Amino acid sequence: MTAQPTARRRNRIQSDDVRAHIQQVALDLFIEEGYEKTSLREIASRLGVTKAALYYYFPTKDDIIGSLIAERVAVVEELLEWAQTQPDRAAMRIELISRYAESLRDDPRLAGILRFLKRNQTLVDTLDAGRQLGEQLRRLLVLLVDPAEPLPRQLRRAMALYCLHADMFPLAGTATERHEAMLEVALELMASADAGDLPGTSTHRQPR
Amino acid sequence: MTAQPTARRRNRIQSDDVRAHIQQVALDLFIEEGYEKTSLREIASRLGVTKAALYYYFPTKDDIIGSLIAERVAVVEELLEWAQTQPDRAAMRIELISRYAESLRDDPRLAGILRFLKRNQTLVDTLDAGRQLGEQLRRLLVLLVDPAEPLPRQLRRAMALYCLHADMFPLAGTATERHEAMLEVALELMASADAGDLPGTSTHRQPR
DNA sequence: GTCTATAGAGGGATAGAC
DNA sequence: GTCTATCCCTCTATAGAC
Repeated sequence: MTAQPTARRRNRIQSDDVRAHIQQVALDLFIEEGYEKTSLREIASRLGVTKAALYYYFPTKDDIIGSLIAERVAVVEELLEWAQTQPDRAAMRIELISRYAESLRDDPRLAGILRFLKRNQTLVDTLDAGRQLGEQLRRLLVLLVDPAEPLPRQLRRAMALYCLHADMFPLAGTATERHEAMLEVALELMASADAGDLPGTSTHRQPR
Repeated sequence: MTAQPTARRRNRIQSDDVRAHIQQVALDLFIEEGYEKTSLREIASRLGVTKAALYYYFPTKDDIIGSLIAERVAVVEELLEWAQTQPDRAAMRIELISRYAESLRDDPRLAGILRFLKRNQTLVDTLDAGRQLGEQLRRLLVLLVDPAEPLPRQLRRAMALYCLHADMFPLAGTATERHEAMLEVALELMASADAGDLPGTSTHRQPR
């Protein structure tokens, strides 16, 4: 599409493209049929090559999915580092939810990865990158949840985070509308966890 | 422990026990290592038999996990049938959440099955019983969610159902306390979806 | 009911030509 | 970079003795 500066640079770009293409096709198949049931032969076949060719780009099958997870790990790491520099914890929590939602919304490739992660957690736990991501989610929860709070409030905060991952059930609306709804409900859950009384148990509100 | 009436009856009871024992050991391994990575040889070894013995109790590997899922399908089916006979839809929704929570709380074996289901959804979709369970969850959502409502309210109701499945993150407290917290947050989400205004956007409440 | 032995298929990964 | 050919392994499932 665009002009290629030099042959050497073009090869590098093509190589990255091929890598990304393999990742995408493999991910689609992993989601459709499951990771173990998808063979390298099948991935290669859909790409129009043989499975031996895949080994030029990825040393093992695990590295194909592992490399995708690692990209997400890098994004979440940035978020965590930002959060740890914030002095006002209450404000940070709210902003953290918003930023996390943003990070989910902005990368169109991410939806597939998240779907895979949710549907193959046992496998993910066997991968280095997967365990890193699990550890990051635990750190996120530690930042959001105060262990001294009553259990229902802790649960509200945890559900706020989970809510942002919730575009996998068949909700109507455009992707943007769904994301707005998810963020709205997540922020409501956080506000409800902050509130002094619980909705439905009293008619007045004391916004802390 | 208890006396066995007759030899014939004892054999029958033992056979059921063995079946249940196989299911339990297999489920534990499936959760620990994943379904595909767990071989029948490994299950048999932990049971102290050879894998050929397992084929006397289950015709295939899929039937081991399938039979566990089928038990859950029967419970949810009862719930759905009850819900469909209720005239007052708003009251039914609240009661449905409570009854669903109850059904999760009452069966101690269920926690493991649910954990497996959540962590292996792609596999579950390839099993007959798994697809039935997926269809039932969709029917549950249809009963809970009104497609004419604004998206955020639909999402709150869906999250109420999901909240009841949420005892997989590391929350403190006893199992009973966690269940109480889950039900409380779920009912709050339903109430919030029913309310005329949204918490945080206004200071008065109009309980519909 | 449980065993031994094995069939039969398919997988990930590698060697080496081109 | 991509191919063909192949190694080596593990798995599910079955046959048939006890």
